[in-house]
Amino acid sequence: MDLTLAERIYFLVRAIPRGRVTTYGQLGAMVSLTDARVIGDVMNASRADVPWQRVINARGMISIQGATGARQRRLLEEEGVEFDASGRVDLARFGWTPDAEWLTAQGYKIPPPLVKEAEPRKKEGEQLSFF
DNA sequence: TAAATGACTAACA
DNA sequence: GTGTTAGCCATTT
Repeated sequence: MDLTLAERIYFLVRAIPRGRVTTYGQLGAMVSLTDARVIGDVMNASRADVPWQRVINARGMISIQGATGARQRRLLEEEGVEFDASGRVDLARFGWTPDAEWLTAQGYKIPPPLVKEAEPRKKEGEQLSFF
């Protein structure tokens, strides 16, 4: 087939705006993959015309070890993405998900929320404060 | 064909 | 907060 899995993933990655990031799991969900690791494989083989640096893991951290990981962080910082003291990106601020309508029109699936909503407190008496 | 490998993730301990 | 386990699947040996 001409439209390989990698091609479809590259298409999505190229759609990520400058200064924004998404996760392996997000991309995986969009192409109906249950294993985000495959996305990593594809990124590893990606070319220079793919903004692979905008793909990070679900914790907002860079998964790559060594020099390549350092390069990824530098590239992102040049785009305006901020890292905290522990080297994490706030996905609530920089995380990006394509427009749902656009996704379906392109034949992709709509992924679950990028940022997990606050888990309900286990204790009944505990209540979330609004401020 | 079978086994190993990974730029992952969620669930536990 | 950190470390370990199991599941996952395309690709490569």
